[in-house]
Amino acid sequence: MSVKVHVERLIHDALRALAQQGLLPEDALPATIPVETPKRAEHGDFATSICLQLAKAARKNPRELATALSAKLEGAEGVASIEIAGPGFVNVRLTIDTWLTALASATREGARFGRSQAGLGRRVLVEYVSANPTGPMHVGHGRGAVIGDVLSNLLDWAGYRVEREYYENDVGNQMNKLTRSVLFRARELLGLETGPVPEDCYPGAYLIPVAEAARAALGDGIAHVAPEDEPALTRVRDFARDRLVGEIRGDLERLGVRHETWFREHTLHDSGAVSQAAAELEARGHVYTDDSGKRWFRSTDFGDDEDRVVVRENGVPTYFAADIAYHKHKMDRGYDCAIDVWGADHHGYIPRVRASIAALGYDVKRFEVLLCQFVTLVENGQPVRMGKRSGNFETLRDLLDEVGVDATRFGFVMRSADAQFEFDLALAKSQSMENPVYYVQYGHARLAQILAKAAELGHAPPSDGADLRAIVLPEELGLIKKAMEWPDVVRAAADQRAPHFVVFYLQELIGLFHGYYTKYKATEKVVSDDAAKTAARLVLCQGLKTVIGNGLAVLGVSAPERMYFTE
RNA sequence: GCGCGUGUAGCUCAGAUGGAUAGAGCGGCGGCCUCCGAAGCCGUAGGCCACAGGUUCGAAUCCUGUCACGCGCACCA
Repeated sequence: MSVKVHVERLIHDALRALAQQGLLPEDALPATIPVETPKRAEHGDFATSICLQLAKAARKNPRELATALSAKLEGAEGVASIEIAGPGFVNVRLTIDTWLTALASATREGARFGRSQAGLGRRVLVEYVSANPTGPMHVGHGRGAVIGDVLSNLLDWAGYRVEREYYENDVGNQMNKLTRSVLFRARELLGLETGPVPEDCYPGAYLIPVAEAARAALGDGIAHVAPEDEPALTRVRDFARDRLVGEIRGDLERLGVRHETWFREHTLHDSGAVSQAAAELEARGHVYTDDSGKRWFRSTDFGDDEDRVVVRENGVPTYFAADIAYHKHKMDRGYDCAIDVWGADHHGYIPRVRASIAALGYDVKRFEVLLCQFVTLVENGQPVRMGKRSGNFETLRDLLDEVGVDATRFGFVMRSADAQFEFDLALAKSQSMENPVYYVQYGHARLAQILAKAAELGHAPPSDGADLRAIVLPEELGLIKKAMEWPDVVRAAADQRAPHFVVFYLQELIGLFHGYYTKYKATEKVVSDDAAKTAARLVLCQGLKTVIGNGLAVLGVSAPERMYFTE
């Protein structure tokens, strides 16, 4: 249990006791007590404004409530002092021993420190990336991939059972377009085409090697496939799809992103799930047919702006029909929550999907969408276009080549998902502390080197039962308190679907450490002649390294033991 | 036109459930190495939190309206 959660419980219990005494109405107690870590140290280790909030319901003066609450908290486990401040804040200060004990226990937990059971093992499906298999991944996909991946890590840490899924849109016009494009490139390779790429084909040069491979695998005959030769078209289409999906997988692997399941849209068609879902929607009375024979889902009954076509005039289901089936499938698989990570350009699609889930009788609260706004690549303030001659998309691969995995991942989660922001290539490329990812990694390396140096001199952090009371400097206590927030950061970031919390937290924590280090490196070094101080400080360093390392692990960014750069 | 998102320091952005004197990084300016990593640190300047109303003990945060920017408004996926 984190220190903060401990305090939350103390306050909660105290309030319940007050309620039993009749000082407040029982039903006025909120499920979660607002407890914050004050910005100002004078306000204690923790502060709550609960008395201000309960005052009205209790028909009491907030300070009067605060007085009653503080009387209950006085002497509670770990509490050093309580004070009432301002209009009725209650500030809680804990004993130093409480903090030292927490540090010792965190250091023991090591790579598991920060994990909790808060999610109670509830099952969550996170679907992310889901780029169409018609070309390479671009930068926008990369952001969604990293955000989805880090969110999944956070949920896992917070005690949820997480599955990561990729939805392959391997059906529809785009696949036909892809097929046409590959066939065109194949003819081009054989000299049968010399003109520009037709309008109804993808222009990207990345399809030339695909066509070459297709020729090698399927023979030169593919240059002569007739538009109505379905079996041949299917062979080409499947080949191109597999090839492009393979490239996407390769890019994701390089980015450190892995999905447990790759869900293919066509399986929904093959199994009849699409028509089944449409039929069920119809059976429930939410579908009507118009004069031309189109079938419409009356999504307006569930909050959508307009009704949506589910089956076209020619009997072919729309993409949306498949998506209804897909989300129904997710619901039927029994997840407590299904989170879709989408690009912001798809936001208009949310109401209809939500409507379909509601219309099929599921609780819409089980469906969530995390939107990712676009990233603008800039270099020294100037917008960048990364695509080579091949086209105007900016590929993820180019970015990875340019700045590496760590800076790419860190850069994509350092801002809130629903804010557009500028990704500065020059900054991400620079191997300096101006680069936030290096700043954090450098801190980890510095801690590692201190511990290594200590080991060299024969000091190891005491593994158990160490007396940490040699830790007395205010900066050291501040570091402990900050480091002990890590489990709360994980929970908050998971609950709020806000991976960027982790980045900000790590920057703050390591910033405190750099300050501490510089201030005392001449006077109060970690490794000194004082055995008690040395031992205690090594535990502190070990604990900090653990937290930074765990944070970087959640982000999927490497945590180097050393970072010497040549020159 | 309608919907969603955004508007906070010169720049890029944080500010969870409304709370105490609005934060960080970069950039400016001024300082700190007889060093466990100066690739670091400290100090300082810089704000009508887009604008106008409202809600209440209290609003950057919630509500309404206005303006600006981005995205979307398919029988494409």
